[in-house]
Amino acid sequence: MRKSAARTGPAGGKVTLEMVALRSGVSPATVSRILNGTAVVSDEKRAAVDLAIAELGFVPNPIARGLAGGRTLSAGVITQAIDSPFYGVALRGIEEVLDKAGYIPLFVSGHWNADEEKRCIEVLRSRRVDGLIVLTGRLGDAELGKVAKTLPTVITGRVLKAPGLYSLQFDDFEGARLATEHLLSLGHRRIAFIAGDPVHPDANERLRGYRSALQAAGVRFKSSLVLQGSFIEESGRAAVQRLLASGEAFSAIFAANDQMAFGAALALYEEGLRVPDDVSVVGFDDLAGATHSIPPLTTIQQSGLEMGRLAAASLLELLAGELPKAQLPKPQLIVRASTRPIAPA
Amino acid sequence: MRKSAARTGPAGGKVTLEMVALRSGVSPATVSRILNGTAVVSDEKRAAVDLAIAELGFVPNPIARGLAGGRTLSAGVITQAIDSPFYGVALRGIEEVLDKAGYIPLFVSGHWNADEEKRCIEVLRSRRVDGLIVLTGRLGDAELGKVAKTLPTVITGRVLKAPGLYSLQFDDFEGARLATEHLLSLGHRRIAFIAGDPVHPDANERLRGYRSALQAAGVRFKSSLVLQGSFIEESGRAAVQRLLASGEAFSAIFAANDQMAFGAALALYEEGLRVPDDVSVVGFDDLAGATHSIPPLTTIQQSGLEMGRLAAASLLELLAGELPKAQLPKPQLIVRASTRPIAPA
DNA sequence: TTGTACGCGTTATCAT
DNA sequence: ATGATAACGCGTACAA
Repeated sequence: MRKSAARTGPAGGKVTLEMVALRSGVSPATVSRILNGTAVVSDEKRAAVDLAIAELGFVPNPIARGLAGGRTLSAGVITQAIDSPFYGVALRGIEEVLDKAGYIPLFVSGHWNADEEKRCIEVLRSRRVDGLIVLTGRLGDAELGKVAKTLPTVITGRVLKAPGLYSLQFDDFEGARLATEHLLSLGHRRIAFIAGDPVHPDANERLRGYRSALQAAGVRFKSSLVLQGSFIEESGRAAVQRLLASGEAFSAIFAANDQMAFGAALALYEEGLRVPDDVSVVGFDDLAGATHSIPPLTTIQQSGLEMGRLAAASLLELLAGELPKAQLPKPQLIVRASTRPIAPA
Repeated sequence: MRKSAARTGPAGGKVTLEMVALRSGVSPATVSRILNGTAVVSDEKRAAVDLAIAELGFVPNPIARGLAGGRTLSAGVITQAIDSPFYGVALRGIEEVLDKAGYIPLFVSGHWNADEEKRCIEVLRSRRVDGLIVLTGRLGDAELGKVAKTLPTVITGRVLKAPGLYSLQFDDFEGARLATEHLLSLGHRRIAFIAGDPVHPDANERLRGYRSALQAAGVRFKSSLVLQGSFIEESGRAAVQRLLASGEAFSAIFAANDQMAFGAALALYEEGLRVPDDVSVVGFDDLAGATHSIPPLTTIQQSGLEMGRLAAASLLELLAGELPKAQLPKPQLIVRASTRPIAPA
């Protein structure tokens, strides 16, 4: 009769640590020690326990672990929209790395709203996450520093040094410089820039990079070639419509992200202008869609996947008491079919 | 000294139910009852407890709740890739509805692999989720039925009746019929079809819809016009390249999803063919990118957002012991710029 | 090296 | 209606 306890596999409900202890003839404490490597255990006992675990199909209960040990093996991840084409890839990287380490990510969306982000943090805190990853986010630096005091945190999209906090940032300036330089090298001189929402630090950095490249090439900056966008397709489309209406001459467009570049290309298409024959277009991000857009988009690659992976790995290091030192890879120019040498005037 | 316990706000660490009980002069049990509405409590005590909760900034600990009560107020969500353009939107819908109900979703990715899905389920089970949402998925019906026996489950992408299980499905057949009919109504007769991976039930339904519409219009089905794809951009591109190489005449393409339609449009572009002037193209899904593709894609809308919302709402009903009755909205034809009447031969 | 006993913050089962 | 008290499953001082 007792043998029925051997009913194995995850299908049979709740196998507890205590049951493993009983079956292997040791104390629950020892089983716990083996599970966590908390102390040295004799080889025989270890073998017996391992066997029992296998036979019973025991799986530790993270909930109980969380209550007892304070660790939940879960990490909170604050993204802005779970279906964002850029951050979505980052989530995949996070999931991949965290999962390998036995951690589970808790994804919550802040919707580009500081108050919502605060709420997210409270929710995550109440779920007793071991650490936190914030993708960009609107929360102030000070606020974030406070959070990190009690919750190991990795933040992307800004530089910020504080105890318990590690930040990861792309070189937006360099990326924008690269993109602009590419257009300049193709002979373009009248290069329009579609800027992102200035509340994002990234947006300003990219504008800086654009200006810097122009200056280095001796091309005068014209503010009439800078259009305000908001990082979404429609804003890129509207920007180009305004540009066209203004009568300002231009032979190329650099959009501060791919989504706006798509919108810009559409606006050109709608006006009968061809990319790259009439106008060259460069984006920023290298979204999945950039490969198969028409034409395939020349852009600056900043790997969201790698960002996610590194953020997760850094958090894991933070949790292990180590000091992360990962750096995001340098931005790279990906030349596709949306740019070409300027046509002779 | 004791007064320092009144340090309020979420910032001050762990305020426990017991502390609330102490401060309001009742037993922990009563506090719990008030919190959960488990029993009737006198108005005075209730008031006292409410006050204490507010003063202390008490927030119940879901971990402890999970251990004690068996409910974790969390729901597992198995998606295939967290960054999928279609399912991503569904995740947003799920998050939105679940969050409002105080539930938190645990997103895990099965990567279109039955074994991984099984592992996902085990992970989620060990996390003691209260319910499960499976977006499509590769797991067998029988397997899923077994899971649902012990874990309330909502599944999308197939019809399946079982205790504890609710399924939500799009009318793929009707959607495909609509798309094909649209092309037929524009005068197209040689309509190529780029099929999806046949392991997906959706793929076959869409093929059926295509055939059905042809038949209804008296157009003979030609297997040489059916190309095998795999639901990703590149497969659509390759399909069109094969079609072009085959020399088979066609004036329109219906792709079983938007991603393949994008790839198809790219292949046409690369061969110097214009959409819709030379070839009309219709997709399926109405992804976010369809609005700003070049040209904007005519497609069948199946709202991922609504799917997510309804799946979450249905799960909540299941958890409440009710019988869900939600139905997915009918697929709708969205006419954009990638289709036009056939040019006179 | 190993076991005992307690605590983590709630809910549930008894009594009263 | 309310209050003790025992779980829930595990980690961890502390003792041995």
